[in-house]
Amino acid sequence: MSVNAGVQPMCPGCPVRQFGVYRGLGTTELAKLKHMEQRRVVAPGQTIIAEGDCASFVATIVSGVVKLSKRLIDGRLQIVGFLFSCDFLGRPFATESPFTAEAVSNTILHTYRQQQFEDLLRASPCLEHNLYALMLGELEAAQNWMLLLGQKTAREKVASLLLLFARHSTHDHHQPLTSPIRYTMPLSRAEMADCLGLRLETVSRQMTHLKAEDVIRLEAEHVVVIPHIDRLLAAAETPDS
Amino acid sequence: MSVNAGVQPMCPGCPVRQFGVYRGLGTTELAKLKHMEQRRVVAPGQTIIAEGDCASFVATIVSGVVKLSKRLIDGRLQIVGFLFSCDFLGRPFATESPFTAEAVSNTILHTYRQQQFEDLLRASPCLEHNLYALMLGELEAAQNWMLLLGQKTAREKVASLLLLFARHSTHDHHQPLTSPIRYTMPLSRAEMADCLGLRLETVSRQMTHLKAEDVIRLEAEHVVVIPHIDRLLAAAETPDS
DNA sequence: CTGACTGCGTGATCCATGTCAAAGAATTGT
DNA sequence: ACAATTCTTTGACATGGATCACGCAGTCAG
Repeated sequence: MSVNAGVQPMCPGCPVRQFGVYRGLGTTELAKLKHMEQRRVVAPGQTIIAEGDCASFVATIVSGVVKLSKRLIDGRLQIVGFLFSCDFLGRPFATESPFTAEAVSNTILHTYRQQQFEDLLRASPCLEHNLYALMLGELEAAQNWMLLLGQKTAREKVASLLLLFARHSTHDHHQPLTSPIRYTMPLSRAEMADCLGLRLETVSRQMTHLKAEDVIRLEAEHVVVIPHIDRLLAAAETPDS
Repeated sequence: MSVNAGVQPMCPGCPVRQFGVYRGLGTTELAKLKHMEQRRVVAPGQTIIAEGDCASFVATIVSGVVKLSKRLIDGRLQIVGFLFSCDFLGRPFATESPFTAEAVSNTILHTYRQQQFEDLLRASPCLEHNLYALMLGELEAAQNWMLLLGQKTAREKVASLLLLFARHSTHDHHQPLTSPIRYTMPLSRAEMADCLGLRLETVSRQMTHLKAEDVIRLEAEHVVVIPHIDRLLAAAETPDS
């Protein structure tokens, strides 16, 4: 709180305001955003926007985890990304949503009507720059995920996913992780399967193997402990992420 | 040529100048870019920039096809994207290249020193907007590709890839395709495998199947004919792309 | 407390794709 | 024209992960 004082008088106690799309904005721009803003709370499992829907709003994730997914015509589903606190949901200047966005855990959003947000975007190069930077991150994550989907084995995939959530459990998810780590893994086995291109039985078996080798421990349903981060890193065969 | 006259006096006969990152730029900005620009010709198989290299330049693809790839530490390779005419190569404000970029066919680039390009970007909201729009397209393509990698069968993957190149053989690759189509598929079997997460033997077999069912015909090495586009669309099980 | 439901684990089997091997085609250099 | 090389096709076989089937907790409604 005290670190925010002065920096962000608009919304004291709201940590998101200095990051993501808001980073470095002037007081006027922040005031405009604040004025346009609608707070929205979404329960786990609820759909925020569906694939093909008219894109009428955009949002910042204040807290919680959101999954983005796409389907083939016959129904096969692939999770194509996750959004965490400070991430941005929506595609300004696009007309329909290319994916379904669904809350994984209890999620709080700052939403903006897309039209209004686009107007502000046209007037604020800094805002557009932030959006660009966020997309750069998303694109890099997407490309890493393609490497995972195309090349990794089931074991490596599961380890990589556990690592991804371990990384996002810390505040700066770019700094190297130090073990032991304890965090909550909000996904069900089925959701893990949907984002790894595997079946849930396979995910379940790989989890059992990783437990047996003491790469991970499960303290409770959805509470993962990583005793030695290097063992998990090795299992994930990870090049960068 | 005549359609370009007046619109783009800087570089008559150079079709790229109205599209991609250049779209809608003012004469001053175009002049600055033109002044900074270095033309570069790259032969098939040559590396333009390697994964992890310091990002010292960015570029527009004038003509040709470029593949982007990433590796796991043990060497497994995945192609994570293709760039065609008017596409943009590079990540302004990033410090190192997250992928290897390699020419598939003979390729002509307009290159810019990254530093200089970033300076111009800071001064030109329109340029940044164009870059944002291009990344939006890349991100959507990446997400479609994740769907392919995670969910599609070998047959569907190969059909989808053939479709992607068919689409890019026309000038506006968003308009619906009308059969019959004849185009050149610049990738080798190994490259096709690298981007589909398959082995080249599997790709070869699927190609043989598609030929046998007359979904495609091979007029010559690398010259594909699609007699009925709907058969290929059906084989690709394609939701959007 | 009880039955229905949902999520998870695990065993048995199957099959799509990987792996290994070898033999054409096409391409290149001399 | 002829090796030498690279790319492609095809065959035989192996296997990782899918599929099917079932049992076991935990949770929730009545």
